Order: sequence, then structure tokens, then C-alpha cells
Amino acid sequence: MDAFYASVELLRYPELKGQAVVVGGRRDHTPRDLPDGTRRYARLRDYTGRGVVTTSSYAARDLGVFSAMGLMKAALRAPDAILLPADFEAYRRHSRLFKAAVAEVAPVIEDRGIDEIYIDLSEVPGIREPVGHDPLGGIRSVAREIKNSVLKATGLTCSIGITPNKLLSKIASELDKPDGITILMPEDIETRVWPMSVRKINGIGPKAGAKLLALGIETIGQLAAASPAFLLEHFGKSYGAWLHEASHGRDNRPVVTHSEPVSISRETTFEHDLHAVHDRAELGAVFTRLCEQLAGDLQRKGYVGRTVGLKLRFEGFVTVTRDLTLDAPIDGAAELRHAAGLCLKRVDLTKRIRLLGVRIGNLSHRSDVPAATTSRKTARSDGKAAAENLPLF
DNA sequence: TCTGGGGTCCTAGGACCC
DNA sequence: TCTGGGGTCCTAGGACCC
Repeated sequence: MDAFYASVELLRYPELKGQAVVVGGRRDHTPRDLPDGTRRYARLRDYTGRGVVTTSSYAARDLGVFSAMGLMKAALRAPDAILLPADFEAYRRHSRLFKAAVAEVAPVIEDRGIDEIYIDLSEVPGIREPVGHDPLGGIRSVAREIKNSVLKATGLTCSIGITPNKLLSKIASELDKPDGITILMPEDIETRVWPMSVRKINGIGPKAGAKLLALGIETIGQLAAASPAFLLEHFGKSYGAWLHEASHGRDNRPVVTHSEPVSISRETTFEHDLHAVHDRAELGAVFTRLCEQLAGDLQRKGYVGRTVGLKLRFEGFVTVTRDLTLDAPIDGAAELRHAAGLCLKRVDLTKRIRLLGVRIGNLSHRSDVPAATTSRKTARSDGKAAAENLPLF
């Protein structure tokens, strides 16, 4: 989907079309309706805090404002940009709508988050039929059908890359954004993919990109020209071999239509860093609330888990995690709070805390686990009681 | 002006078992 | 008498993605 969150907001606030719009921040920047029928929007320049850009409109991107950028930094680049709060409820709703619309045309879909999917088009009727003198006509018309279906269902545009595999499709989908269709065949790799930065490959991030650059490799073509032995030497057996394959556009991963979650988590970054001793009451309350939210998530989704994880991020952005695997799976707030509290005892709490998070893994479906082997205390003995028994927070 | 929240996967060492 | 080979599980950290 094209600039998904920002585009969903434009459906609500159509007068913002074409303007620099940024979605992000945790405070309430909801536009105010004025008596004269106009709206008053928050501007990026008025923002203070630790929020980041979740999505920026294309006009905002032209000003150098991108996802994951701190809002304060974004405000320096685009002080007049309009700031909207994220409304995940609305995005999830539009996500379900667009996925259902695609499924009408091509039902073999792999979920890749709220605004992306892979679609296996192999079995879509007519996909291999030429249209007139165009051998790719069938492909083009399926792509147009998908886009029309999505537009009709949501009012939103998307960009599609059609290629022999997921790796190339991900790259291709970004070549003609927004509202694009890009078809890429193996014979196009040399001319269209090799000139691109290695960073365009899904799986080469900031670290690997910088390391490759330091080795004199900037483009995918240069990566393809590197010897496998060289890549193995610098990146290890697994990643090195993958780099080589990826540079040649080779990828045989299937489109996976169903998957089970591995872990579920809740975390929060504080507006100001907190100290374990000085801000104990506040930390304890947040800790308990995170456990309650996580327990709610587990129970709503019907999972229980055996491995409880604690995450702390300190001033200076140093992150520490502690895990504890229990004998029996749990899904209750009090049990989570207790297990995470045991993890907390293993952390040095001298430095002030920026982020606190609780995670649960080793998941099973609650319905698959005999009741006697799970433990969840009932409502009365929940988080608060557990919190009082712990020396920290 | 320091950098959200929710995830997945990989690596590597140690415990433990046969 | 100076120590095999394989396997699984647990833990911690880190890269990467949406």
C-alpha cells in the first residue's frame, strides 16, 4: 500500500491531499473542528517528545521526512508539516479491507504486516495469456484487476511488483511507487536490478549495507560480481551464501499462507527516563499494566506461553533482555508479573530506564493444553498483589 | 533533536542427555 | 587420566522488517 497510514488519514481529511503530512507521536494531535467549518491541525514544529515518524506522505518525503525518524528531527526539516496521531484501529480496518479485496482476485496470499502482502499469481486464470501482441498482457490485466479491486474497496492505491519470486517482487514493487505496476523478468535483472543499491534488498539493513560499502560494494551488480568465497569470508557461511544468491535475483521461498505467532509483547518508552529507586511507584504501575495488557492479548488470541521475557532500555539506548522459561505455560497477568519480576532481579538497575517491555514466547494454543497444566490465578489475586511481593519496582 | 512498538530469525555458549 | 559426537533446550544479544 502507498504511504498507508498517511493515505488512510487523507480519506478522513481530504483537504490535506498533496500536503506534507506526518503520522506519529503518542500524544493526541487530533485535528480540532473550528466553528467556521475548517479544521485546525497540529504542526510538526509544535511537537516535543520522543515520538518517531510512523508514516509520512509523499510531499513530506520530498522534504526529507521518512519513517522511523524522530519527530523532533523531522520538525527541523519540515516545521510546517501537519502532524496526525496514529489511529491503528482505522489502519487495521483498511488492512482487512484491502487484503479481502486482493483475495477476490488472487486468494493465495502471504501476510507481511499491516500494509504489505505477497501474492502467488501462478494459478490465477488467464495470467499466462498474451493480450494482443503483448506476451505479458495476462499479467498486466491481473495486476490492474487487483489494483481496481483494492481501490474500490478502500479508496487507496497500491504498488505491485510481479516477478518470478518474493525477493524480486519486493524490489519491483518499489520501482514505480505510488500507484505502480512493475513487471520484472529474469532477463531484466542485469539492467534494472544490478544498478540499484544493495540496501534495496530485503534483508540488507544498515549494518550489512555499511559493511558492504566499506568493502567497496555499493550496488547489487557489484555484489553479484563479488566471489562467493569473498562473501563467505566476510559474512559467514549462511549470510554470505544468501548475499550471493540474492544479488543474482535467486529466491525459492514459497508464499506462506498461514503462520503461527512466535511471541507476543508489550513495551513502552517513557517520556522521561525513570530510576528504579526514585521512580519505583511509577515503574511498578507501568510494569503491572504491561503485564495486564499482555495477558489480555494472550487471552483474547487464545494463547498460553512458557517463556517470559523482560526488556529494559537504559539511558544511552543500551538494551538488556532477560528470559525465564517456566515448567507450565501461563496466560495470566499475575503469573506474567511474577515471572518478569524474577527476570528483573537479574538486571543491574543503576542507570535510569528509558523503556520497559514484557514478552511471552514458547506459545501454544490454550485449547491444546490440558487445563491442569496451565496456571492462571483468578481476577482477585492479579498484578497488584504480585507487585507488592517483589522488592523491585 | 537522540532514536516507537510490534514482530521474526540467527548466532553462540552452556547445560544436559544419550 | 586430560576428555567423542550428536542432539535439544535455554539464554542473551543483535540485525532486520513493517
